Amino acid sequence: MANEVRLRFPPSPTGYLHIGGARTAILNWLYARKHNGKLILRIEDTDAERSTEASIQGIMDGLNWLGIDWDEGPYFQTDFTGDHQAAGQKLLDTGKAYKCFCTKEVLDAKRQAALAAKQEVRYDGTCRNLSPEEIADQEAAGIPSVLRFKVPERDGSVGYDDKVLGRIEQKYCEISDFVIVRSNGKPLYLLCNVVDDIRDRISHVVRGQDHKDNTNRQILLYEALGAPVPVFAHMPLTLDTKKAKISKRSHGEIVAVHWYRDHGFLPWAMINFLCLLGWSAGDDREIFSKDELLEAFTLERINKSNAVFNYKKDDPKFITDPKLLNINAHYLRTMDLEELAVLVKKELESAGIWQAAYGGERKGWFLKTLDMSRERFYTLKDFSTEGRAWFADDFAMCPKALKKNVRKHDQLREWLPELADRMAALDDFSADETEKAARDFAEEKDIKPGIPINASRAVLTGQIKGPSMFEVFAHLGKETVVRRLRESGRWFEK
RNA sequence: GUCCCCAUCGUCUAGUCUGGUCCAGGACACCAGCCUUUCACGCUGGCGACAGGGGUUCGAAUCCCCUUGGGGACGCCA
Repeated sequence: MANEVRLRFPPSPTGYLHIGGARTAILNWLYARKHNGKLILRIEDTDAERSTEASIQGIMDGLNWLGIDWDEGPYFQTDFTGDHQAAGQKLLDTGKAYKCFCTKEVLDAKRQAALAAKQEVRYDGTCRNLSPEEIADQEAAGIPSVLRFKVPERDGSVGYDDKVLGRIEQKYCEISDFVIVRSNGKPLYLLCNVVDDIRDRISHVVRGQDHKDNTNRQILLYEALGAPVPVFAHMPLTLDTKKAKISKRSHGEIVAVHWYRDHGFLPWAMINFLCLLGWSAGDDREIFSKDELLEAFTLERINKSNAVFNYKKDDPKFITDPKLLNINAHYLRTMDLEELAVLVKKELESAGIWQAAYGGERKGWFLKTLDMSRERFYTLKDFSTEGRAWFADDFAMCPKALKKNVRKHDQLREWLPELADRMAALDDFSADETEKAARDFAEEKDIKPGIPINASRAVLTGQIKGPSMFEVFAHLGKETVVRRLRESGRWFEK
C-alpha cells in the first residue's frame, strides 16, 4: 500500500518519558489511529553514552500506562547500523558526501571562538574540496575522518510545507556541511533518522519544533538518497512558566509521566490535558472521549506557538498545572464507578488499607463510599489520604479541624462520649435519625447544632470538610461512629 | 553572530487564511453572591488580553512594514 499512513515515535532512551515526549507520542498516535494507520515505536539508542535499559523500560511503561499502543516495534536503531553505514557509503560513493579530517578539538575551538566573537558559526569547508591525493595523504598518515554531507551549491532554497507552520524555507547557502558519520564509523542522528524513516516507510513525521531546522537538512538527505519526502508537522514546544523548555534535568519528577501515575492521575485525563496544550478543536469543547478526540483531531489545528505548562513550584494547593488537576477531577467524578473501584482498590492496596470484603460482601458499601467522597477529590491518592477514615482507624486529623472544631470547646470532651451513647441507642441508624439525635442533643445542651456536628466530622473523619454529616453517620455505621466518638478523648491530649 | 519560527486575559485557547456579526468568546485559576449549620459540587456575577509603532482601508485582533519580546537551530547529542 503506497499511501499507507505510517507514523513513528522515536524516543532516545536517555531518561524517563516526560510530558513533552508523551505529548509527541499522543499526537502521533491520534493521527495514526484516526487514519487507520500504523504507529511504530523506534528506540533511537545510537547515543551509547547516554542510553540505558532502564529508560527503555520506563518509556514503554509510560506509554502503556497512558494507553498508547503501537503496531510495530520497538525497533532499536542500533540494530540497523548496517543500513546507516551503507547509506553513508552510498553518499560518499556518489560524491554527495566527503571525508573530513578536521579534528573535533579544532572544530570545537573554532566554534567557541565564533560564538565568543559573535560571528557566524558554521563549518568552514576546509575538507570539502580535498583532492584525491590529499585524502590519500591524510589517510596514509592515519588521521581519522568523519563523513560530511556536501550541501549542494545551488541557488534558491530547500523547503517543505509544514502542516502546522506552513511553508518553511532555508537557503542552500545558509546550510553548512554537516557530519553524518562519526570518525569511529558510527552514523549520526540526522542520517540514521532519515534512513530509518525511509525503511519504515514513514508517511508523516510529527515532532517538536526544535527539529524544524533539522528538517531542511534531512530533506537534502532524502533527495540525495532518492527517497520520497514524508509530510512534516512540527508541534509547539512545552515550556515552563519562565519560558524555558521543559526538561528532565531542570524540572525533575514533576514532568515525568510516571510521577502522574504514582500520584493518582488517570491516564485519559493526562491525554486529554496534554492534547489541549497546543491544540484545540476549534469550538468550546475541552473534555473529549477517545472517540470524540479521534473525530476532532487534525494536524492543521495544532497551534504554532509554544505552550506553557503552568506548574508553580512551592504551591501546596496545586501540585501541578491547575487545569490538569481540574480535568483529572472531572474524570474522577464522572467515570464509571466500577472502573473507579478497580483503581481505588490499587490505591488502597498500596496504602495497606484494602480489605477483601470491599470486593465481596461490602462491595455495595465500597462503591457508595467512592461515590460520596469523589465529589471533592482530585486524584486517586485522595482516597487513601483525605478519605482514609472510611477505610481505616489510623487516619490523621487535619490540624485546622482539630483547632477549629474540636479543641475550641473544652466541653466537647464530655459531650462527644455522651453523643456516642445517644447514637448507640438508635435502632434505625439512618441519616434522618442520626440528624435528629444530633440536633436534639445540641438543643438539650443549649449549643449550636454545628458544634457537635462539626466536632463529629473531625473526630469521625479527620476532616474539616466532607459530605453531609448525617449521611456520613449512616454510611460509616453505628459501630464505628459510636466507637470513634467514645474514644475521642485522645484528640484533646496535647 | 547567522538563519528559522512565534506573539490574544495569570495559564490553555476561539477568532487571523476568506478584514465588518469581536468596545474580542470559552476553559482553568482568582474574587463576590446564592445554595449548604462544613467543605466541595452547582448556579449567578466580577476581574482580566489583541506586545508597541506606523501603514493599507469607509472599517484591522485579522492584511503590509518596522520595533520589541519569546522560542528554536547552527554538535563526531538526539
